[in-house]
Amino acid sequence: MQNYIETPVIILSADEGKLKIYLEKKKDEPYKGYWIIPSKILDNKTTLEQNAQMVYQNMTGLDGGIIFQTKAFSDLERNLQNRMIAISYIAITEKTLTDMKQNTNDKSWFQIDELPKLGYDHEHIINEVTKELRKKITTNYDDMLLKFFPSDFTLPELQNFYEYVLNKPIDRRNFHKKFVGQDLVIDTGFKTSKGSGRPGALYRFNVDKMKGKKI
Amino acid sequence: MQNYIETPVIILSADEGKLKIYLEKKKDEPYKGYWIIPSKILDNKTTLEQNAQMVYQNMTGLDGGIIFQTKAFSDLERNLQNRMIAISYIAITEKTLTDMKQNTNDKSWFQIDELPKLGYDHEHIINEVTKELRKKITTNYDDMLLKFFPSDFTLPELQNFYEYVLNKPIDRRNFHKKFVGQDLVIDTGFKTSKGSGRPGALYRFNVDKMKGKKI
DNA sequence: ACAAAAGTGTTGCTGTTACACCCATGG
DNA sequence: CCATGGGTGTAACAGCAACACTTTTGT
Repeated sequence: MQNYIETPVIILSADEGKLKIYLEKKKDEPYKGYWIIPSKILDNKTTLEQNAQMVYQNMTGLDGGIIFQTKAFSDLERNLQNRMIAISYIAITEKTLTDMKQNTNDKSWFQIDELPKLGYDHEHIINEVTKELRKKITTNYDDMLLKFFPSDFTLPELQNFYEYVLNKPIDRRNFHKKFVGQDLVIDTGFKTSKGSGRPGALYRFNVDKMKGKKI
Repeated sequence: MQNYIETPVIILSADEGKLKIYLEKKKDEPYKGYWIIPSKILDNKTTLEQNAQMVYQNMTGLDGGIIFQTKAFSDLERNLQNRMIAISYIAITEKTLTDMKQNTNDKSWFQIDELPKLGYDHEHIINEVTKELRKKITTNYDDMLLKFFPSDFTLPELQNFYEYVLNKPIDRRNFHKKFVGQDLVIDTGFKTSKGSGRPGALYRFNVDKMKGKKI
């Protein structure tokens, strides 16, 4: 009557307004050489949250990630060796791709719509969890969106992310007016300097004004 | 390294605009005589959803309840005999209190803010899950609101429920205008006949118009 | 000077809020 | 006929959608 439980942690980041996920390459059979969501089996002296934190710590080398519990997966065929229940977590990190340069042979960031070949049912898990994520962002506005954008983002960057979450195009000018006009963001005084065209102002959220807002 | 898993099912209903929960009384030790959320331990040939359905079936005698997975609970002290992980589910039924007359000695409906003495950590679970519920309803998560009000409700009744979910008072007249004016509800032609005062019209949701609406 | 990308203005529509007043029923 | 509770009206305001134009950079 007992079951194995694991806590896969979907590590996400909004980089240039695109949602990215941090995966590891499996070193042994089964699924050797496939990419997988980092995970760890739960023992009976550890809570789910602690277990998820350990996965995050082990993968990124960072303590105290912000993690949220999401869906549980219990299909009988999801692991052929043991009956394995997955209780998945989301961890959000800040623009990790460029800042941490953590891409190595066996750990790498992938754009969420350009996933590599994944082991087990992990592609299914990612799809389900990111579907959940969209819903969560639209409710937990402050709790989640702000974690993706702690500071120093441009409005076009934020807009890209919104368009991904809402899955529809947004008028650039109205978007700008909404956030600046309603004082939802604060100009940091700095500018981006990437590429051609006029540089964008770098903003951070006006946390108080964002409280209770719906995206 | 293995753990017991159970699936408590929080059976809910909006009766007269008040949120109610269906609980059972525990017949044996520990917590004999306390009220508890119906639950069942998972074996390793059953999915979580199937297990939750069985709990619902067993408690109500009805098949095919609408159930949603919510939070998992893993504190070490939540069950003192075995390490027990709870993966909780919400089931929504229609005005069950009056229709099903299912109140007996060991099964009963309770108003969510007038709970009896609960066993284990079940009060904590109910509090956490109903907190989740509010968030889920406000995003129209899988059209949850419509599950609570399949048909033949009055607007004051719906308003009560809204006020509970949003946790703030709403102007009666604006509420009425919003739903009737935007054709979010359809008048069934019937009236209530309870109590004093002018009888209210009975409505059902205009499902198409409600699609994607945020409450 | 030209392309590329960011910032600003105007107008109308839709939905919300804040109010006061009228209608249908039971005692 | 009056208390109780449901239904209707109106006016001001905020936020959103749909538009065209201007400014700042790199080449």
